[in-house]
Formats: sequence, structure tokens, C-alpha cells
Amino acid sequence: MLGLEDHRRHEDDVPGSVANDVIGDVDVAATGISGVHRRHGVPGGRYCAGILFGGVTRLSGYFLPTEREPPADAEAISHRLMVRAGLVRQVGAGLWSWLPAGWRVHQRAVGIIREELDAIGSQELLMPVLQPAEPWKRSGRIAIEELFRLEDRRGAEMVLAMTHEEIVTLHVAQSVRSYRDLPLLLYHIQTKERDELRPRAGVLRTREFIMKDSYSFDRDAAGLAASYERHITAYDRIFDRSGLRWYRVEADVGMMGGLGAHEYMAPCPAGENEVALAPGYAANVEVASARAQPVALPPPQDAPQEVATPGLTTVEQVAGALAVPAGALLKAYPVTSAEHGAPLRSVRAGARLVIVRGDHRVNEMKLTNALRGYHRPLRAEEVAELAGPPGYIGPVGSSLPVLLDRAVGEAGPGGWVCGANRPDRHLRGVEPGRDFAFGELDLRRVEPGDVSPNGQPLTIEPAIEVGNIFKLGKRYSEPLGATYLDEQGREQTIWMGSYGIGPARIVAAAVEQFADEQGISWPRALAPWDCELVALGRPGAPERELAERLYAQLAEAGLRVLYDDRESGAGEKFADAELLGCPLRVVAGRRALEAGELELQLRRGREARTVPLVSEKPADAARAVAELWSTLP
RNA sequence: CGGGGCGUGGCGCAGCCUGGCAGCGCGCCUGCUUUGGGAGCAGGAGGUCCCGGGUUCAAAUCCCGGCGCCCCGACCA
Repeated sequence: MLGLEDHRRHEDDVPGSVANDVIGDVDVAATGISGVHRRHGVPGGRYCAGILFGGVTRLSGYFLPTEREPPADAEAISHRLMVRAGLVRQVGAGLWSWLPAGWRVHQRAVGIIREELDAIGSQELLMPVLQPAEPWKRSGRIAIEELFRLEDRRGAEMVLAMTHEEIVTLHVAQSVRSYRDLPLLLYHIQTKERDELRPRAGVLRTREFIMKDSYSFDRDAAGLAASYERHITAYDRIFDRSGLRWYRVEADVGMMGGLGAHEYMAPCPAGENEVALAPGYAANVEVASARAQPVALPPPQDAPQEVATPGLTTVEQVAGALAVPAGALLKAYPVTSAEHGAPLRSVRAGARLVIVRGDHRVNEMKLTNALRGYHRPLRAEEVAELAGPPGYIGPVGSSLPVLLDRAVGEAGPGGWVCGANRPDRHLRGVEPGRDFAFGELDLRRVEPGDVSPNGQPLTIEPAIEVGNIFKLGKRYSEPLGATYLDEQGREQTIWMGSYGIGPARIVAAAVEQFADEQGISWPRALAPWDCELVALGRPGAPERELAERLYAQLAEAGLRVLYDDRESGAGEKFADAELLGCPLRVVAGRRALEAGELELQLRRGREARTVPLVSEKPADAARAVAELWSTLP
């Protein structure tokens, strides 16, 4: 703010010759402030207060270490570009520092989140990352493998929090007494720690990250539903404002057995999740249901008929040899709920034979839910022992209970093909029900082209989960004793919800969604600066004076300006500007002076524009730039 | 946990198989030139070749052990 005021004062006093003055009054050398891009040619050798206050910034004094080449081991677009653009640096596996420009972007995402949560009446607080282990024992989450555990010097057990349900619930348990104290919405923005098995893709999946977590506390299920709805409102606005392409999808409630959940998914190539999409339908592939595409089944037969299929153990081989579509096969997937190494008896007791169409895949999440917990495929030797020769097992005559995917029945009557439970033999003309008993469930993974519940064809896209909302119910309030007295003075358990957003994922998803060959292209709402002003010509040249003047005028017009006042070539400056991806680039060069037109580039699409440079009022051009900026995505 | 790969100057890499001066490109520093798409010339700085042990006259290179990082799969409240 100080900087801007100084600006105005200056411009009023000495219009048109900003070049020899500065906004602040501090000498770079005197402050000791330096940066990789500082060169000796900064006019006046000063630094601007914008470095500190965020309004305007001279690149010559800013820590923005850009790289021409990405790290060799980086795959994801966001990983490569965020490192190249000087936004983040890796410290260890899944551990990242945010450099100043990157942190500005992160903070903009956080700012949007904060505003929208405040707007629904949620109250910000802060809770520690380092916590006593005891509440985690009470909630049962001490057993989670991703939880970092440690001891202090006295040997007390501690954890590094991955989320803050336990602590926030304890605070509420301690202080909320009456139904009059509810509902309550609390949130915090805090570092979270997870001992990830495999951190990956830059800042997309890390071991330490900042997360916004909200928690709602209500009297009953209806209250929870209302709090949940308020968060949907806030979240929809947050992701709209962030400029991302996003979907709110139905999600699995997970092992914690919640009452309902949605995820906010931003489609992008580096996404770890998949979303099934159709007009009016969006779901995580983990939970998506759809009508399968039809398959042309062979005609029914009076009884199964054994056919020789020597050496043919895959769906493709068998389908090809018998001249039937892959979808006419019954694929057998034997699983057990017994741990590895368990005695054969318990392996057998927990075993099921899961059957899906030959052209379908088992959805592990659905199967987990169906089996209510852990399961694993049988090992080859267990298959041989309990089911039949691997490659030739099938439901007919099997000693294992059969779980049949619903799509088989929906494919209509016909003669199915399956393994005969004998070496080198399959059966054709098989009919579920007549030839084997089964339990029917939705167990398959939907495929592109399937028909959604509302009758539309599905597509499947990779996406990154940028947020989630979850109806916890009494999952934490019960073990941690968060109760209140109702109107009748009866003790009731509080109903909770939890709601997360990863700002770093918003940032990375934005990079992924809008990057092009030249680099990042930020949505206006996230960009580290609104506009990058590129000064061409050698120091002291007339275009440098123009640049200095524009720098002040653009800032006064309300834009956050990154001013490339470095002493490098035009090519390097243009390339760096496009790499960093501010929405608008303004060029102060000889051409501008000669043509009386200011050249602009809209980063998204790299479209060129001009605004008149010469008019009655000196700052008109800057105002025109600001106006153009306000129309950008 | 299964599979694959990589650690050499700030970044990207060669050298390793077949032991013998530690190199290349970019970047960085100084000077001059240049200034609208990653400039030119000249000079220069910068290395625990991931760590430890072993073999050898001699180890970036061979052997043993460890650590770190990446990718694929599994896993992911």
C-alpha cells in the first residue's frame, strides 16, 4: 500500500519521467536484498516496495529461478512446468518448497477458499500438526499406515496429523454443551503430514502439504445435511472462481463408513483418479454404475458342452478360438478375505469366485464394499488347490460361492462360455442359474460408451481430486465424546461432516489444464501477477523510460505487475514470460514508441492485441490494459 | 510390497562395459560488442564423481554394503 501511495504522489509531481525515480526509497545494495535475476543495470539501483507488499515487482530483484530444461525425472506437466518456471523446488521425496512466485499462486487459491468459507459462516482457527497420540487411539486412526508416528524425548507417543478430526472434535466436545451451541462450522488451513507409500507428480501427491479442512457440527442428520449443502455452495463457488474445469462427483464413502461423500475433480492428464462423465452425470469410476454395452451372445443350448481349448488361457485366446465375442465369456476372478500366508482352511472359508463378462473388469472398490473389507486375489497355487487349473476355472461345478456381476444377467439369455475347471477345457452354452447358483451384484468397472443411469453415453477421464466433502455422522463424535443436551435435556451425540481442499492441487490442476508448448497459462484468479511488463532495449534507451512509466501506471490502474527490467535479450524475456504464464504480457519496446501502440499478448491462446499509447491522459493506455485484463478468463 | 531405472559443477548429460589428466551443452563471473523471440568474441570461477568399506601401483569406472531419487504396478483416511 505504501508503494502505491508513493507511486501516485510521484506521478502527480513529475508526470512522464518515472524512470529516474522509484516507488520506495531503499537501495538494493543497502538492503542486502538480492535475487538470481538481479543485474547491475537496474536504473537507480533501487528496489520497490512491491517486493514486500505484493503490488508490483521488479524481476531484476526477485527470486524467480527459471530453468530452460525440466528435471530429467519429471513426468507430469505441472511438475515440469512448476519447476521450470521457478515456482517450486524439491527438498526430498514428496517434500516441496514453494518459492515466492509459486507461493503467491498458492496464497491466491487459499484466499479464494477463505473468502467463500467465511461467506457460509465458517470460522477459521488453527490447530497443531504435532499431536498426542491418545486421541488417535480413541478414534482408531492410530492404525492408519500413512500416519507419521514419533516419540518426544520423554518417550511420549506423538503423531503428525494427516487431518484434524480428532482435535477439533475434542475442542467441540469440551466446549459445546447445549443444542443452542449448534450448528457450528470451523475450518483451518494447515500443514498436513502423510507417510505416502509413493509420492508422485511434483506437488500433486506429497508427504507434507497444506490443506484446508472444515468440520461441521450439527444436532442431527437434517442439520448435517444442511451443513453439507452449505459446503457444496461454497465449494462450487471456490472452484468456479479458481478458473478450473471441475466436476462434483459421487464418491465412495470409504472404509470409515460415512453417510455420503462427494469429490471435486479437476480433469487433467496427471490425474490419479478417473471420473465417469455423461451429460447430467458425474461419478468417480470407483463408484460409477452404468448399463453395459450389449454383446452378441451365442444362442442358448440345452446343456453346457465341453470344448477343447488346449493352451488357451486368456479371454482373447478363447474368444478367438471359439469365434465368440470376448463379452460372451464369463471371466472368473477368485478372491479371498484371508491374509497372505493364512492357513488354507481360512483361505477357503473366505474365498469367493467373482464373475464378470469377459470384456469387463472387476471394480476393486465395489468388490471391497460387497465383501465388507479386505480381500486379495488367490495365488496361483491357491487357485489350483481350491478352484481348478489356473486359466480354466469357472462357476460351473465350482466349490466356491459365486458372485456374479449384474451385467451378465442384463446381457440377456444366451450360451455363455467359461472355464470347465479342468485343464485345457472350456464350457459353452452355459446359463447362470441353470448351471450354477450365484449372488448377483454390481461389481464391474464401467467402460467408456456404457450408458449412464440417466441414459447418456459415458466417457472416462483422468482427474485430480481437488476437494472432498464427507458426511461423517458420529464416526468421531461418538468415540471422542462430543455430545450436547437437547431441548429435553437428553444427551445427544453431535453429527459431523468434514470437508477438505488441497490448494496445491488447485494450483497444479490449473497448470495441467491450461498449459501449452510455451508454458503455464494461469486463470486470472490464480496468476502470480496479472500482467508481465517486458522492457526491451538497453538500459537508458527511450523504451526503458516508457517501461518505467507504464510500470507505475499499470500498478495504479489496479494491476499486479511483474516488471521484467532485467538486462537480457528479448527472446529470453518473452520465453520466460510465457513460461510463467501471467494472463497478459505488455511489451515496452521501440515499436511501441514508433507506432504509438502498446503491444499486448493474451497468454491463453497467445493472441496479440494493441492499445493506443498516445492520448490526452498519460495513464489511458494503462487503464485500457486493465480493462482488457478484466475480460480474461 | 513386486518390477524397472537413475545418482558425475546450479540444470541437462557423456565418461563406467575394457581402471590411468573429470569432460560437454546450458547457466554463472569479468570485459568489449549486441538489444523485438533463449546473442557474439575473449578471459574466468565452480567437483566429497551419493555415502562407507574392499580389490589395485592406481577406482567416477571393478566388488560388497548402505542411502537417496524417479517411473510402472499394488496401496491410498
